[in-house]
Amino acid sequence: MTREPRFGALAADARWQKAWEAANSFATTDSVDKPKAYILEMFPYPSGRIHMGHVRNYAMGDVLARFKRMTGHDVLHPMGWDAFGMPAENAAMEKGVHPGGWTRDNIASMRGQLKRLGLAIDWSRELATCEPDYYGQEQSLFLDLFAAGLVTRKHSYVNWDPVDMTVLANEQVIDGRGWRSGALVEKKKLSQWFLKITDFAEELLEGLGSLESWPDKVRLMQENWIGKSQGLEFSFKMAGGAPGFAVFTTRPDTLYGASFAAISPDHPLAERLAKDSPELAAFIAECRRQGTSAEQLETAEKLGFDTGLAVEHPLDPNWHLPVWVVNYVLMDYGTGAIFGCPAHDQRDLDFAHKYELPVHRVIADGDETAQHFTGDEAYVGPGKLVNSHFLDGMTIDEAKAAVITRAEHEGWGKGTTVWRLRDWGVSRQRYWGTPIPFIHCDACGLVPVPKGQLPVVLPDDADFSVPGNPLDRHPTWKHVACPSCGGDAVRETDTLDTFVDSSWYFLRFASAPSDKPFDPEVIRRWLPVDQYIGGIEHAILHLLYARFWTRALKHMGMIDIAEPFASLFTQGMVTHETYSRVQGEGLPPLFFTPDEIERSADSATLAADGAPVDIGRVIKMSKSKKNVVDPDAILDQYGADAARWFMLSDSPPERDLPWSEAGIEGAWRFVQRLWRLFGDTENVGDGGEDKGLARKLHQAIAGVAADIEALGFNKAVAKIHALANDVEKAKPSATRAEACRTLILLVAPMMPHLAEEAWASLPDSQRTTAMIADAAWPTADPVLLVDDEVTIAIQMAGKLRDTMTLAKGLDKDAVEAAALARPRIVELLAGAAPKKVIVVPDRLVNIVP
RNA sequence: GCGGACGUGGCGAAAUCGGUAGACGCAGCAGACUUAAAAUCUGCCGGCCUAGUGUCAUGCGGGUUCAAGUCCCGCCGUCCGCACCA
Repeated sequence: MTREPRFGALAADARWQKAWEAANSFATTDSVDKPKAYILEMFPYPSGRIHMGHVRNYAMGDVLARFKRMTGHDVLHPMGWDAFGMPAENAAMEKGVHPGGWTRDNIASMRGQLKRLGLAIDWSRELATCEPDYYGQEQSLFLDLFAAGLVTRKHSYVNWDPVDMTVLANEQVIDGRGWRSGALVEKKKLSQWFLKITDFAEELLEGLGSLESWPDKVRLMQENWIGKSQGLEFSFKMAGGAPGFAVFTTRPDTLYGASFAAISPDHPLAERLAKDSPELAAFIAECRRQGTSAEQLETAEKLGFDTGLAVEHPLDPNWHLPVWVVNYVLMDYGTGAIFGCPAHDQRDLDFAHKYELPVHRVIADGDETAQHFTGDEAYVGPGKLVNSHFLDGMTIDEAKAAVITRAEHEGWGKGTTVWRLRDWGVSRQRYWGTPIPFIHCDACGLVPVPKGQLPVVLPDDADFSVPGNPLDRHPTWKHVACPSCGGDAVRETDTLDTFVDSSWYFLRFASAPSDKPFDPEVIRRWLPVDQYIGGIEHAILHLLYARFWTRALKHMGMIDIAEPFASLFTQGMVTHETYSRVQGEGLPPLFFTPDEIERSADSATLAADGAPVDIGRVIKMSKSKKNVVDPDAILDQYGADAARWFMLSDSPPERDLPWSEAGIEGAWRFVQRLWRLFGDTENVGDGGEDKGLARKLHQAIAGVAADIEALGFNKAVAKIHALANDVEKAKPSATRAEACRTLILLVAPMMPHLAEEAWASLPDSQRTTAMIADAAWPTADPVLLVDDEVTIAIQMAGKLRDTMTLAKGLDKDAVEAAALARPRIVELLAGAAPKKVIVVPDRLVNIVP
């Protein structure tokens, strides 16, 4: 093959992508003598086009997958599509297309884009969650969960959009209005399907401790989300002794500081009382209208309604506390009721001040023991109990224990754990999702669809012309015979939350039999995922749901592992500066795309009119700010390797990566520089060795490998750059030619097309395999990893004064003597004997004069 | 409010265990090659001064240590998560 002076990236990309496909290079080998490596990046939603975030995510996973192949692993590196969800239905409503057609078209074009990146993916395992062979197996698993008692139906309040006639997730409610319709969202009580994730709260919390290769940040976020609180649950009796209601507190020690009892506006007692009290009903309605956004809560006033009822204090039946309905008590945490202790809880104090309720101090830190607590700030610090009868003098912890013991002994309460985590509501009143496989029969009640009748397939002929759930108003789909009695019955028309689809796809990638969700034997070989890579935005929901699902399957005996992802990496976003111009008073600024701009070193102008634009902050690429760079255009111009290289360069992978035109050009120049260097693989000069270069080469082999293993791609890139600099500067020698050849292997995980092209131009005698995709990572010679000479710093009083080069491994006395003999040191000491000399072998000498 | 992370040149960063701060890249400057441009190559590239193997410098102020970007305490700033969670 004649060698082109410049690397033709586009032709090479296409050539090698075809060659890998023809050779089926990235299929798993299922060879038992190789260690397995399951490398997975979070699968994409098929929105239509890939964006730079995808390029970065998949470039990272790909480097790891290719590196693992080179180091002798059997690698599973699959790709699929998180294909159900609202955007497809919105497209159907807006453009009149079918969600399925829209989604499958998007998958086809995004698959083409991803293939252009040259990813080492086993495409034979591709799956899309919107296909019946996937969601049918999901329905089967859902029935298994139901049989195991992990699925329930509950009435619960949901955000209801009265215009679109659908339930909205909390994130879809903006300032109390539906994000699409703009209609005021109502709280509506609906019967919904739930997965009992709370059954696993303790396990999911405990399990975080075993996830040593997860970022601490993610573990902490999950820990807070699960939110374990320990305390006392007890029942108030109504004054007079009638049964009252239960409350939960984490501060049973402050019970003698109580001055009222409070229940949530959604509490059954409040609802019952409201039937006879229009004023209370109006108050409750007002509370439900209250917004839940951060700013609204910040400024929201504590509001209450005095029911006129009273309860007995559990430690003193003659002490009666008024019962209020208050807006800051949530029905879905604890028992939906509290006792108010104003002196030691800020919210209760605000409330007590507003409604002039007593404020008793029961915790004192020092002399402040007066019963009447003053000031606007509740005391929540440490201290001893005061004004609290049998608790006086105890620490907070002692008093908590004492109250719980007494409550349990006297039978009016018990120590309890309460979780912030709620059961997972999975019902969606939507078409484009997995149908929930149940049938409602008037005679038999709720009947699971028999597994033999799965999958319950979505009808193709749904109508999207009006809002609401197309499944519910479909003329025939929901009408079926009851599997139990054969009578007329209707299908469940809710579909599953798409987070269910992504809770087990990593199992299906490993094993996808047609007659069951997966084969446990195959799962045993491949799971857990060795390295999972994705965005931090999934830190809680997706990653918690997938952990729950995995534990549920283990609980049911279907798999052996408890945790799906052994190691997790959350990569940063791809960002870009923004370009805008003020349009005038009260108008939002006008944004421009990067291709409309001419950018110089310190300013930017609009190409169309040559006038300057404002350069804004470097932020996440988003359509609204128009700071998006299209991967296709970059691939057309620079090829896959330059794009991949840039994605891996400079910024640590967990941090945001600022995209810049100059940056991608720098990557492109380096691709060409390597190409020229790879033309020197036969140039041995006089055939001699270059000991210094050999050291640098072998240190790079080991260093780059360690960096890739640790996902420090920016550091691996820097080491390759440094080696390339050294090789370029070195005189031709056998070592230099070897270094050029080895460099091809070192860049192969990151720039696979360039590497293949260079590999192909080597003579057969210099290649171990036909394609570099099958080649092994070079071996670093341990002898060459250590230098035989070291540069030792000489400090005086901690300041660098001199350096010297000595043989490695000299003992302390020799190093000290050498340092003290240096002319500069002799001069600086001026004859005085040093007070102290510290020697760190092979590193430095610090002389204290 | 609670919890967490981060703060190093013009920019992205490195410094893995407390041991020579700024590797590597981007931008910039000077030069070579060229009719010219591109490409390529060489050198410089934190501040200050008396120009030295001088001095100051890792957000600010303290501390520990022979030695601190790294450890401790207190501030300031930025970003992220959660949030009337009893």
